[in-house]
Amino acid sequence: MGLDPHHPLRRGHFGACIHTGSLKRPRISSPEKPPYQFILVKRKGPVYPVRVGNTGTHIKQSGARTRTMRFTRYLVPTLREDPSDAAVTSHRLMLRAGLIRKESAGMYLYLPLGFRALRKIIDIVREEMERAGALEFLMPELTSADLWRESGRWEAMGREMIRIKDRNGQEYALAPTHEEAFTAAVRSIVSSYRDLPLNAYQINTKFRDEIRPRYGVMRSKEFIMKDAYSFDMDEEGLERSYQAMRRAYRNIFSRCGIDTIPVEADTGSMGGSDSEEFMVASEVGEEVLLLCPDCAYKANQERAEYKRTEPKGGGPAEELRVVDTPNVKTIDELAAFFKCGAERFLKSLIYLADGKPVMAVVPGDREINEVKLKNALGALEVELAPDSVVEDVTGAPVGFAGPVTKKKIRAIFDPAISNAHNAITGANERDRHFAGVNPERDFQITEQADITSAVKGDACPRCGAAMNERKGIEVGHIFKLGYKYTKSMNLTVLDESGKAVHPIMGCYGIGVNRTMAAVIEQHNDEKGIVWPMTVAPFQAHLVAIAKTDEETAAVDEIYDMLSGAGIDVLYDDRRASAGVKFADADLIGMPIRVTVGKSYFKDGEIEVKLRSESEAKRVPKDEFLGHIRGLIEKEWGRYT
RNA sequence: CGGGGUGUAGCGCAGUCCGGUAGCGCACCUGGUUUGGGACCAGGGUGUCGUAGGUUCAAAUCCUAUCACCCCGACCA
Repeated sequence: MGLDPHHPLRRGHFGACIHTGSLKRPRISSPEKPPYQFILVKRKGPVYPVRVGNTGTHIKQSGARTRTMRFTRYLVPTLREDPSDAAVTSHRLMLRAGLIRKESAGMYLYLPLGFRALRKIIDIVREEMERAGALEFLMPELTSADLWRESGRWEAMGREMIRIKDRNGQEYALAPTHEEAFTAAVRSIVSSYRDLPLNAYQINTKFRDEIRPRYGVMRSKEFIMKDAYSFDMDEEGLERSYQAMRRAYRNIFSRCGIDTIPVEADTGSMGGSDSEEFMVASEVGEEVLLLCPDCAYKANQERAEYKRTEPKGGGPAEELRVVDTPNVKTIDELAAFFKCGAERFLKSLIYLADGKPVMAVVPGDREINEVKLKNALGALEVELAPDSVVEDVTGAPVGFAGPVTKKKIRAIFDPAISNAHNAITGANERDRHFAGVNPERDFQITEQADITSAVKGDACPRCGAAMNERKGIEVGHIFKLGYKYTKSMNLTVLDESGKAVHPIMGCYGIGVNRTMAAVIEQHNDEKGIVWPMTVAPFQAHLVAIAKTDEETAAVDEIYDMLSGAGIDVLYDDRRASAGVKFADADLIGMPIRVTVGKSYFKDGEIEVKLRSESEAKRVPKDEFLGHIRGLIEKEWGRYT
């Protein structure tokens, strides 16, 4: 059906194009229609949470149209200026585009537009989890202290866990994670090996009393997390569950349109063996990653290994001698005093490992990696010892500690120390250092472990190439938990022989809000957000540039046509100038922009533009729907 | 918790040094003219100047205390 340019504005002009009954619906835009229509509808039934569309399809089969997707009925409080407290791109754009507002530090509310995007991400997560065979639960947020006491974490979690009491003095935690809750639930439900393997997950709020919330929803006190827990009979089963999650995570992030870098990670206080974090490379990332350019090695700095290349120094071994070093304490001061490089010094720091003093000895140009140190010592907590303890165990003020000592203190050495030659170190005496220090002769390497951080340029532990450093945002983390919870909380099932055995667990998390922020970090330009089709709040944004009631009615019909065809469309029907509308459309960033203005009223051509491209295309009305559908398919296909 | 900074209208800010009873831009409301990249005219202030004390004839401004928020650091399943 071709457009008759002489009568483009006649009502019913699109009749042949419009799906079921779209013309019979009342127009809420008519001045005599009160705006409360949609409010009544909303109050009738559950409106939260709402599934968008049919699972697995991205163009709805029938037009479940509502009249609330008009700007004049919707709520898109865009900000023309940058909020002063937003330091990073995603935070700034989320506020400006009217997706979120701050409730207080570390707590954000989602406005309708922002919640739609969040829901799109949640839907993708849910689909991929279900596809991987996981079962969705919903756990309480308020968890009793007894649950945490069983695993020993009521004490171990520290102040990060928010604790409250009810009127009877019963203690609870606002759950920061749900290992205990799921273990207890499975314990009471499952009793046979026939019920395993089981992967139980939920998409729910988590509470953590972050020391410093920052970067908007990137690090907040309250956030939505998808957390999953797998229970298997043995390690082979766990490996299968783990690999299934590994695949699911890759699918989830690629469908959300973000490039992630999977890296080897520390398993943290959870214990366990294999662990992989999904990182989004970003300047505002809070994690440091070491990436090998030549092989596949990628690791979080907390864990990254590196080859020690420092050669054993040349020349004959010098005599051990004492040097007066008045007030020379720091490595920089020492390097200046001795006129040599920082690597010549044996940096010796006193830590408290679960309260007991330990001397950690590393090359002077290296940073101690406290995560590695903690793991090497088998400690739950390590912290730098206070000055008083340092003086106590070394017999000297801070700055003069060294491994050459008769004092009895546990000492742990980085492997590079065994290559030290004629080194310089504190003499455990005020204002004195030893020079000509050599291992084995002057001190014994009693314990050796990798306790320093790899940095840019260090040799890859696999292939030896110089590694690169990047900052990353952690959006997902999977790891093998082992038996920690099933044993401490005594979860057992009967095996084939009727014997009670502890299942082995895995744990898999995705920060949903953080993923949304990461999407925006990767998809924006100077004008605003550029949503990937898969997570965009709406698929299309219809901009009306109409002057008369007739023209307005004609644009309304385009809206009817789109929404009637099952396309998620946000309709800017405001009486505002074109510039304002275009600027807002760019800011909130729906993937397809449809402009109906003079080119339509004059030539019957609808203007279609991708947010990610600068050129618009004029499409005749009879090709319009097909064109839009094609664009949606094409854009959707980019992220699957 | 340490260091730095900021709290004045929905947002961005000036006014604080030197006390005199609150202002600018945008947004918002009313009427009109406009309408293809953040229009214009006319009218409208929507504010316990973060909070509580104190000094003073008089406090956004000076003093004291306190709270909140932001940045850097320490910390972080």
